[in-house]
This record gives sequence, structure tokens and C-alpha cells, in this order.
Amino acid sequence: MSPVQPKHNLNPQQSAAVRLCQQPLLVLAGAGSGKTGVITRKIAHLINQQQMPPEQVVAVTFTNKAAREMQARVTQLVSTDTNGLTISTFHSLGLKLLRREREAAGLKRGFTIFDSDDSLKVIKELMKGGSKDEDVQQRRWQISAWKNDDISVTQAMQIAENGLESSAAELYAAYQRQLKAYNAVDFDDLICLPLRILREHADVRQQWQSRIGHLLIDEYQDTNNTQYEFIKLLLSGNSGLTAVGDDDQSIYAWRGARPENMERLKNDFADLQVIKLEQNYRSSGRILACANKLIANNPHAFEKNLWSELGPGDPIRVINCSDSESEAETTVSSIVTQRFKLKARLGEFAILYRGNHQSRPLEKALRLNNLSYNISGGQSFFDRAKVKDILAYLRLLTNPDDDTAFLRIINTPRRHIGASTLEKLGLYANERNTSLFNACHEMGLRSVLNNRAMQNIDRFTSLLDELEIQSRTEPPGVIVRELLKQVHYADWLRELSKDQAAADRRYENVEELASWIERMTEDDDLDLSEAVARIALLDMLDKNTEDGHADMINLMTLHAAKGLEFPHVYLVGFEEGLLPHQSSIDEENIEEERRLAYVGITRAQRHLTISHTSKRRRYGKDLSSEPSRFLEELPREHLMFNDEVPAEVKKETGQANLANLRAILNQG
DNA sequence: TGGGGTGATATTTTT
DNA sequence: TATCACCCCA
Repeated sequence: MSPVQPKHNLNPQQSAAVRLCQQPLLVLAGAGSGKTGVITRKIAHLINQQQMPPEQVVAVTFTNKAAREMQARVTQLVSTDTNGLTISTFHSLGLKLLRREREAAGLKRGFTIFDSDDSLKVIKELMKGGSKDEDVQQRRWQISAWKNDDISVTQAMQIAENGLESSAAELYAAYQRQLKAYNAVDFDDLICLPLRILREHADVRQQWQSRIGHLLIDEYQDTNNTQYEFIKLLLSGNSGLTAVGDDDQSIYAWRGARPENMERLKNDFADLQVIKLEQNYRSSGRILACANKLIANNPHAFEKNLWSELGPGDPIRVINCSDSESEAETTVSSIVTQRFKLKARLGEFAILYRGNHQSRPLEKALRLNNLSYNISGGQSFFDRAKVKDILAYLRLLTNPDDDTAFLRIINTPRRHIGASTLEKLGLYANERNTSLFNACHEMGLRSVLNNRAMQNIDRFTSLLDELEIQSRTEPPGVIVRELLKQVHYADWLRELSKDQAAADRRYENVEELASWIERMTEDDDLDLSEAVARIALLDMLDKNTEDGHADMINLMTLHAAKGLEFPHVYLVGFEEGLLPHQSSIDEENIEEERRLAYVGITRAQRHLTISHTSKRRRYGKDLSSEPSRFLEELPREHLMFNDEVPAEVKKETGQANLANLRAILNQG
């Protein structure tokens, strides 16, 4: 990404990392050290120079975005055909294995991938309602944690030490049974189940191992236990391994990532080589000096010292503001100034914060100044209710056992199938040990339901049955369009809300989904169930955000900023209680908070501004706030303390932003 | 079915 | 304090 590093010249360490193929390799890639370049060059090297068949090269990332970026770069580098080369996320790779070894996992054709929403519904149901939402969330979290830690149902039962834990383990068991009944897997299963298959089926294991000539893993510090075991089982004695990661950028321990997997590699692979990438191509010297000094306060298994040739650059500005509103105004007016002074585009600016709620005052200030901005995160396209409705139809088409999908759409649009009908149907299905949709087809149901209800059900089933038959021959895009037509979806949306504009907007989402499915399946010739799976893995969501590559200020959490870089970065809310977060101040978590600050600082290429407030409203009360302890850990000689413009100046002129702007111009 | 009133709740999140 | 989910009523 960095334009500074010559595209075709690797430094000695990078080059060594690319060429070392015969031994397992751990690349310690500091922030901005060109790790993606190393991975992509290595893939090219394996194929071009080592003559490894592309189908034996497998590269794994955590996000679709990273995978796509890697794919694009590799395509540029490899001269020959890259057909068969695998560059995918952990989850997609897991899905690929699961599809091929479906029977070993006890799954039927067309199995559904449940998203976290679906899982939550299942767990809620199993907890017999009544439970508080918080508890349901908690249980889901526990189950997911077990799965990420490679702990099976049986093991969970064994390690349970009290009633509470064993009831959680019971729920885990029931949850897995339920998923099986629905012919569904959740996100975690996409790693868990393949791992189990590889473990238990020697023949499958050998087959997969023989396919893998070289395995490359990106963001290795983010792997959890299950992923680590999965990786190990994918490798045979003959497979090469390149793991690239940075323990200083491990910020996902709270959701199961095990940065100690980096050290484990040393034990599990006796001949492991370690190469450090310490030259930073991203940030100017003072920014880097700050980052280094800060992170030096964490213990390290691998020592690293980042350096840069980019020159010292400007000092880091530290601004103290009275409160969050003033912090937002100061930040925004600084952006206005800087943009003017540096002739910079809005897209070169990023405002980073610890928690999503911190974006509010910033948004307000940005809107006031008519600056366009982009907030990453928030509600994603696929979470929108109407899109999920359509997806549920498609899910049911490929998987008649998917009760969750069935329940979602049986009355969407209205089909006058009431609660009592559904209850009877549920009981009947339960007795017959079959799914709701299958039960709808059984003659026996006729004796349970009245005529009217049965007619409504019949209409629904025959609609889907016809679509299902069509889907065997027609491409998915056609099916979606046909579906929308058959259920009169547009009409239904329109009559649903009085607000025509809102209805149209909703339909646009649905329309967009349809055209995406069309495009996706045209390109790759996928069948319906593959298309649905891809959507479940959000395997195109970020394609959209990339298209919308307008020139906008970037607002995001520190977590979301990992892997990105910006010329001008504003790190707001650098305060005790926020960064380190209140609930992470204990000995155990403080290091990860420090890494989070480190990630924030190292996003900046040329300018970094850190701000904190004197008082901040928390839960309604104005509380005085202290600068973050991490501020003291930064080298003073590179900081420039720059107090905000006094509030009076703004009031007197009545032109807050103009006054701010002038004051800052004068100072800087 | 949708809107208004009420009460709980308040990190980080990809797939 | 602000938001959001949920419940009840029209």
C-alpha cells in the first residue's frame, strides 16, 4: 500500500522471507513494514520461481477485504495462470472443506450458515423464553468461546465445575443438536467442524495435506486455538508454512485470539525460522518513535525495533479540550485548516476512537461544517431486515430444514397464518421429527389444521416448491427476480409504510441484493446454495464500500483501523477510562489497551494529533477526566502540547469555526 | 401494525 | 443523558 517503498525492490529481510520456502517461517512484521507485499511476493515466488502448482498454494486471511486485496496484488505479480490458487478467509476455507466433506460432518446438501442473529434466536428458543436478553447473549458468547478454544460439548461437560457451568454445557449440547436438526452450521462451526473432520478422518486429512504445498497465514497473531489446530492439521511434513503477524497488533484477545500462538509455533516446529521486518515504510520518524516508546512498556516474546527512513516529520500534537463537544469542534476545525494548508483530500484524514459512541459529537461537528464523512461499522447492508427476508427465502429453497428461515418468512408478506396455526404445525413437526417446511408437505397435517389454514400453508409451499424446481435449471439471479415477483414484494413494502420514499429505499436494498446475486453468479457460475453461503460470509459486502470510494473523512474505531493507514490521523479521547478503557484497566488487559493505542498511532503516515478532554459526560454525569497514562509513556521531545482555543473566543465572534481556524493557523 | 410510553443499559467485532 | 428494545393500546 505504501507508495514510498519501491514496488519491485524488497529489503534484505523481506527478500529473505520471500525466498525461504523449505522451512517453516514466522515473519514478525512490524506496523507498516510491508507484510502484504511479502505475502503476495512469496505467493508469486512459489509459483513463478519454485514452480509450485497454484493449486498447492493456500493463503489465509481473516477478512474478505484482505483476501481480495491479496488476490488483486498476486494477479499482477504472477506471470502464469493462477487458476487453482486459494486465497481466502479462514471461514471460506473451512466452508470449502465442509462442502467437500459434508457427509463426514453429518450435514445434508444445501446446509445453511447461521449468522449470529440466527444463533441467538436458536439459543433464546432453547432457553425457553423468559430469560433475560443479557443472559442469552452471555450464553451465546460462552458457546462461541468454547468453540474458539477447541472445546467440544463433551469436554465442556467434563470441565464444568458447578451447576451454572454444567447447565451452560447442557445448552451447548442442545444448541448443537438443534443446529443439526436445522441442517445448519454457525460461523464458529466453519472452523470447528473442518478441524474435527481432519482430526477424525485420516484419509480426508491425508488428502487435504497432500493438496497443500505451502500455507501462508496473514495476521497470524489473531488466530485462536481452533484455527491454530486447524492449521497444524492441514500441514504435512512436506508442506511449507509462512505465518506473518505482529504480536504488538494483537487486539482481539477478548474474542479468543491467542497471540501466544506465535511462540507456540517455536515449540511445534523445531526448525522454525524467524524473520523480523523492522523497516517501516509508513510513518515519519517522530510518529514511529512515539509508537516504539509506548509499546516498549509491554513485555515481548520477540523484541523488535521499528525504524524509518522517512525523516523525522512534524511533532505529534497533543490537545487538551474542555469536553467532548469542544474536542470534536477542535478536531474538525483542525481538519478544515490542514486540508487547506496541505491541499489534502478529505479521504486522507481519519478520526479514530475507542468506542462507537464517541463518534456522535464528531458527526455533529462534521455535519455543521458540511464535511462529508464515512463511518465504518454500524448497520451493514445484510443486516437490514428486508434483505434478510429475501435471504431467508433463498435459504429455505436450498435447505428445507432451516426452520429459522421458515419462521422468518412464513408471514412475510402476510399470509394470514396465525400463531395458533404455527403452534400446531410446530407440534406436528416435532412429533414427526421433521422440519416445519417438510411437515407442511405431509398429508397428516391436514387432520391437524383447519381448511382455511391449510390452504394458506399450501399456497406457501407450492410457491417455494415451484421456485425450487426452477432453481435446478435457472441461474440464481432469475430465481430471485421470480421470487420478488411472485410474492409481490414491492407492493407489499409499499403498503407496509405510508412513507413512500422509505418503501422505495427499502426496495432499493432488495433490488441491490438481486443484482448482486446476478453479478456474483455470472462471474463465478455459482449455484443458489453457494451464492447464499457467500452472502452469509459477507463475501462482497466490502466490495460495495470500495465502490463508494468517495472523498470522505474516515471515522472509525481503533479496532476497525487495523491494517489501514492515513496521512493525517486524529486520535481522540486519549483518556484514562476510555483508552485504557474503564473495564480493561486491570493488569491483564492493560497490555491489549496499550496495543490498541499503538495501533492507533501507527496508522498515521505524516501527521498525528492526540486529544483528550478535561471533563466528559458519562451516563449523564459530568466527570472530570485525566489524560491517558499512555500519554506519559510517549517521548516528550516529540510532542507539542497545544491547548484548545479558549471557549470565550468562539462565543465573542459567534463564528466558532472561523475563530478556531484562525487561532490554529496562527499557532501552527 | 405501528406509535408512544417505559425501563434497562451503557467496549472493542469478523465471519 | 441518550438510546434502544419491548410492551401495551388504539
